[in-house]
Amino acid sequence: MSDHEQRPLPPTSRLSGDALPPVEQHAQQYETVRNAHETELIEDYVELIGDLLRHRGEARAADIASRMAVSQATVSKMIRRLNELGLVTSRPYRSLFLTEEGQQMAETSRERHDIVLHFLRALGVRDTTARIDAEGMEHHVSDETLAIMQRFTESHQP
Amino acid sequence: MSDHEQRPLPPTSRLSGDALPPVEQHAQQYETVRNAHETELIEDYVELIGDLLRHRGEARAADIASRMAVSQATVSKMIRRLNELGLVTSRPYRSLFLTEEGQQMAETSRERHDIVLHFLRALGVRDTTARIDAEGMEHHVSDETLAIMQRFTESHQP
DNA sequence: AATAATTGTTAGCCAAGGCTAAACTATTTG
DNA sequence: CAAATAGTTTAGCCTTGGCTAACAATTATT
Repeated sequence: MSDHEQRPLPPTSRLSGDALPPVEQHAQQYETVRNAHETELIEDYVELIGDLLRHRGEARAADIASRMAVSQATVSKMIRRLNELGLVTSRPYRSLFLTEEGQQMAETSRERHDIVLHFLRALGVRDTTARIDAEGMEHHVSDETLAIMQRFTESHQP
Repeated sequence: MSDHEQRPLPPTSRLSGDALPPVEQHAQQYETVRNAHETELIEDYVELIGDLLRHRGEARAADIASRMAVSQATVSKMIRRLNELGLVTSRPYRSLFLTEEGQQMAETSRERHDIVLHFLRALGVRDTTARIDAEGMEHHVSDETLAIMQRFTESHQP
């Protein structure tokens, strides 16, 4: 069974990109992303509920469903979770409300979101794109980067 | 059953943040994020395999497991998926390789990744942080934004 | 007031992405 | 070369976050 099959290239025949980070660091990068994913959806719900309360005065499950493009059953299930987590209070056929903790989370999320959104616009990204990108990016931007984005935005305003 | 319970605030008592986008647009933002999540992991694997091949000459399941901080069983299962998707070729107890399609994906991913990483560094973010943020952000940056980031980085280099 | 429409919940299904434990294969070493 | 070690796979379990369908409650309409 000789081995003249597909074979790996020599270590760096095609140089490009950065070197591989040390294993532990690399692992931590992926771990951070995985952790972010766990809280991401929760935060999106809470943030949206906060926004609806702020702008509309109430937050109904149906609104959430249509704004998230998700079935009402999914929203209903999610609300149960948010309830268990102590983030919202809900009574059937009534608007949702945020608990103290929920409000806190909503506010933090909104701040992050706004910073990223304004930063992207300041960078020159079109509004629609900026909104989409911000929605995806907001959960993956560290406080350090966030601070830098904020400073950048401030110093690039008319 | 009168209703002097917790009640919504009037529409905009506490002004802040941006207005709510129209429903369809809002829905699209969330949908985009959900779609990104589906491909994200796949791309991460493919990208990592590509990096390992490039830098090490081979990509073994064990390396992936330790670099992703995930069990080997998880990697094994994932490899089966990548196989079914026609992205990698694998033979038991041998290094993985990327198919044409896999190579393409790896390259695209790496490019995106690099652009984001270099952009963050150009912005002034510390290397370790930049790496973590880039890992999370890369899948959520549109082509439009990516192009802007690239231009920015270029014009901010010594 | 009766009916229709909207809104919300529940049950039950599915796929993805983790995990551990056990079995098997390959490689290294005594 | 036999035994130990390292690498890989499989089986089976769990949680999340989607879905549809059926039903229940509320609100709106005629």
